[in-house]
Amino acid sequence: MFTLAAWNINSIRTRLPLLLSWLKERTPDIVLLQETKVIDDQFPSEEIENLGYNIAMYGQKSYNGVAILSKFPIEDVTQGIPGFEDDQARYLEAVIKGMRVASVYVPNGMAVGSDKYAYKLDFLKHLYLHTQTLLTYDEAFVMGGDFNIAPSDLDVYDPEEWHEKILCSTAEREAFRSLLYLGLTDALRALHPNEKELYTWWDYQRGSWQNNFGLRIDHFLLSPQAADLLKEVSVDKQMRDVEKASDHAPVLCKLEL
DNA sequence: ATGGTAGGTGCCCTA
Repeated sequence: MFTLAAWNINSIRTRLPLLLSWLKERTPDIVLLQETKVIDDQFPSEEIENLGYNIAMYGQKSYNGVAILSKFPIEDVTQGIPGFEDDQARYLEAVIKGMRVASVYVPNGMAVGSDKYAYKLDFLKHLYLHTQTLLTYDEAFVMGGDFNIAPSDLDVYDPEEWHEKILCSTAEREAFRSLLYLGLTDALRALHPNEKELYTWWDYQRGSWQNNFGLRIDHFLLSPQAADLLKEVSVDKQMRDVEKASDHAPVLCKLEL
């Protein structure tokens, strides 16, 4: 069994002790991180390498930043979505054990109709175009991370409150669905089709964790060749319950490799 | 209608 994880860690420097203990406990083979919030020179590589991981990173100052940790050699690293001019570090792709993996941090979008919302939709359009190209390779491909989209009302604790709000608007959901229509499988939903309260993010505000005010916005999307290998997928909710938790819980995805 | 919390930065921005 081969375990992948996707986790918006919300600052890898603040969360480093938690990350290290979690890596020791869960021993994932590959970890796709988002919101590392650190430039590459200041990435805490040594502590992570000491646990047997190789690292690919694409960071920037203060915001965003993505990384891939892997127990196996990392090849063919691509920073940014090919063909998309972007000054924000939100996409990192590599090949590990013959499987293509990507760590994705889709823009939040702030509010429907804002400039940031337009940027989010533009990012998603280019993610779509690039995914279309990748799928012509007919290989196992896994894209995981923080998509900042709750695909359906089942993924939202209070659909009425969130109706047409950011993370839930029709245009965002359509963009997400277009990715699936290309042939990708939403791993969590595929194995838990009707499960309620299957959330990955709880706001720091309003006691959202304590009240279970959650949304499912972190996803694993699998190419057909990867979906054929899918065995288990779960949300590591324990990590949202600890001291100094990220506002996102990791998603764990097990493949028969 | 507003504010609540968290992280990084530098006298606010992003989420």
